[in-house]
Amino acid sequence: MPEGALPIRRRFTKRSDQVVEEIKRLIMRSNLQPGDRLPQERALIDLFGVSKGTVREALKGLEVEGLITVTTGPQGGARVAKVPLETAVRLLDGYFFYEPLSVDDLYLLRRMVEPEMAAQVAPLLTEDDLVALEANLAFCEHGQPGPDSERALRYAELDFHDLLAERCPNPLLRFACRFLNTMIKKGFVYSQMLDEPGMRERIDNVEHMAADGRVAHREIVDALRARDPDRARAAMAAHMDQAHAHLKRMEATLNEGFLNDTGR
Amino acid sequence: MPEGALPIRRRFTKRSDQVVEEIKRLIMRSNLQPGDRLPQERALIDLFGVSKGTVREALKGLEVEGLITVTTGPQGGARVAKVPLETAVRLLDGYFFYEPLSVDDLYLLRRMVEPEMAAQVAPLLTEDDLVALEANLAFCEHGQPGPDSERALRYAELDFHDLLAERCPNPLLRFACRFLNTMIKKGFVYSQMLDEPGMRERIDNVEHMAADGRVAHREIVDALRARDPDRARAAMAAHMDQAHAHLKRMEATLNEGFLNDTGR
DNA sequence: TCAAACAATTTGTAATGATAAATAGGATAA
DNA sequence: TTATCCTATTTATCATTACAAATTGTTTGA
Repeated sequence: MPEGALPIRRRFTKRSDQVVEEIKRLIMRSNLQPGDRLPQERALIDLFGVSKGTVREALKGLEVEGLITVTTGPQGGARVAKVPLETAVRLLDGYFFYEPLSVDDLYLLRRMVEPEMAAQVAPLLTEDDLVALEANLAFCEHGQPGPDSERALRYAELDFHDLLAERCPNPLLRFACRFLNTMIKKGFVYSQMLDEPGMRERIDNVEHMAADGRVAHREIVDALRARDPDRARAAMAAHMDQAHAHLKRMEATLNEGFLNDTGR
Repeated sequence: MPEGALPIRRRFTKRSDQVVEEIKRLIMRSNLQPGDRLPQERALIDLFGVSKGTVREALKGLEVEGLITVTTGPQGGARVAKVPLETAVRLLDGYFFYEPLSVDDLYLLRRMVEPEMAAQVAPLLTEDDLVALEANLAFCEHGQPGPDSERALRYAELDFHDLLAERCPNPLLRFACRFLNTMIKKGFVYSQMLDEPGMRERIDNVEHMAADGRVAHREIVDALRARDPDRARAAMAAHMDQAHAHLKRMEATLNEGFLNDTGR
């Protein structure tokens, strides 16, 4: 058995980490639900017999993980929370900081999950959902490429996909789609592609991609309105292939500056 | 009285969170690489003009995110770290605590990523890799279902997939595979399926699944040894469909007790 | 030479207390 | 009635000091 090769470091556990584990156990034992209060700071100090600073470090750790929220004021204190998707995305984001992703890397996954997601939501969308999609489409179609609205349009195009993913019944698929959307969005944020005037060719590329995207989104909405999963899947697959080809041609440096997002 | 609604407060930013952002910026500005030292505690206190507790909270947050490690002693202190995959998995795990995953949910994704992963690694595996796979296979084939070795066998079967994923050149695909493997593994850990004697039928199911798994793994290794991506993809796809069917029949409660993993 | 003891460095924990800030809910005034 | 202010509660931050614990490097001793 490959037993050795264990890092000898960290053979002791910090007090604050022990407290973190204790609190997690407490949450499980008491079967606390999101919104339920934890004992207050003072009580935790007495309960675990540790100092104020240690408790605060532990709470900070849990807060960063998204497992609790801490508020001031009456009825304040630490509460169990359902980890927000944004937090999960941010945490996962850190993992890919020193593990840069290419357009190919991202779209290999996106090509898998988005068509399936589209097919799954097709029978589930409400009229309100479809209206929201139409509104998004209208915004993308009539938006003028102005000074700073270029970025807003790129964002809106990805919001289209977020709107769909939001309705996906499979939590894993939903998360995967939204995470990938975020990563692509960040690619646009930190790429200089949209900022500097750049070459004529590059602008044409963006314009071309946007035009194709609008047509594709239209076809997807049509398929969804027809409640046709297979058609939606096919339309989304074609859209992904096209977007992949466009982005690959530009190959913006997609993985930079994750550290700037202030999270929540 | 926001009933059930999560507190959306936090319209102010805490000092410790500001310090977290400052340190992240510092890492970027200075272009620090994994292993590089951050200023020590005392220096950070002076640099940002905050108290010791606040700095320690900030460092704790970064530590939980996996972005730094902190050690005592000379040459100790905070160092930039590459987020370990295990940490990323653990953090993402928390997100799915109140968002339980079914066998169907997991295998929808697994069915997508594993075959593609197998195809990608087919041309890349070294002889050592293949030897490791053979060893794993031998362990699974000759292992006797003993008192506690039942779980060990289940683990080993998933290790087979981890061995492959480890060689995947696409970081995103690699992470997805390993995350899913971990989630499945946790399903076994906390399910009572393997602990209690249970019904004869249930044991037969497990035995049947294991037998099918061994055959499937053998076919996959053969395809990999032949350096045949398409054959590997097909073999893995068949394996996934079969495993899915088996597990669905058992439908162990897969999402419980995530809080028990002590992380690192 | 080699191992054990020691010293220096740096974070970890503790204890205590004071002030600031945010919130909910009640009291007050227009 | 409505808007505003007040106040109690509770966390957030700050400050300071002391000692404990882990690690590394050095010195000593056999």
